[in-house]
Amino acid sequence: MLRRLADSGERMTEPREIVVRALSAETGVINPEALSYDLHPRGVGRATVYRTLDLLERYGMLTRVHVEGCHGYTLCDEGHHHHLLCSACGRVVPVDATGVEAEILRLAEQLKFRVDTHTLEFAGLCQACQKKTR
Amino acid sequence: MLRRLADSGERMTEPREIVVRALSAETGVINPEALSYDLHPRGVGRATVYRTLDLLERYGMLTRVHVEGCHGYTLCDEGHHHHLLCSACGRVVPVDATGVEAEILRLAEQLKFRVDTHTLEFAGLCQACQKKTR
DNA sequence: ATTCATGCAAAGCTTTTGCATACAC
DNA sequence: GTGTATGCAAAAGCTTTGCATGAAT
Repeated sequence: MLRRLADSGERMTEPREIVVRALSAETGVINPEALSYDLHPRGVGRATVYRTLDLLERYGMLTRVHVEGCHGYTLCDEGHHHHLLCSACGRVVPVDATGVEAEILRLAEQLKFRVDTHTLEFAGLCQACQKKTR
Repeated sequence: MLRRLADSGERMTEPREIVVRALSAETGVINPEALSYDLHPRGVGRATVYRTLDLLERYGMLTRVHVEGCHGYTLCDEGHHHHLLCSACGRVVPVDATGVEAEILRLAEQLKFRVDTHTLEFAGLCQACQKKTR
């Protein structure tokens, strides 16, 4: 992740490194405000956190998610995929949804709508949390 | 829409009626702040607009959409469906979702993830705007 | 008569911006 | 040395809330 930034010609600053390392440790949805709060004692300003998240999103390493108050990000390193968000443990499970997408594109074509981007997210319970609840 | 509110036992107040009528005239994404601004001269307060949108969403007559700054609603009167949002004219085109739905269920079952809700939106150009651009 | 919705203004929360300083290249 | 990123604080958005008033049932 750091390497990718460097390779893209971005400056490798300490704050950026701190942010990226904190993100890597995260398994669930990333809340910018909470992250700022966590990183502030380490000398990283709020604005820098927001700016870095923005940067990573532009490079496609992060995606915005819209569940739970509409203000989060999640890691997004592999190819194109979507996310299952567990509402109990907060975990984010990447999922290949090509079947769903194909269906959509078929519909769009039928309606002569040119689809540029799309958003597809699921919320529910992961396998582990289903067991706990039962 | 008004009838549905009344049938649900909600009070039929003038501000609510004004909001609902304004919504019906809308073909695109509804921006709460802009709507408040429009309706303020007619004596409807900001808070009432937000509260009414919230109310309508709870009854499923409105859905939140997440494109363009992540803060909008769109009309949602028919059965279950999704939306194609035209980024040029702002129009919202509903799309029947039964095929997509089946795909989603299949996927969830395969992953043993219990899907409670999902978000699926598309942004692009509607047929009319594609022609204009060309 | 009661209860619920309203408008206003203020507060809350999240995100962005201006600017001088410090750091990476 | 130059140009960009940073931290801070302030500003800007958007949404919610407290409260007294007014309207609907």
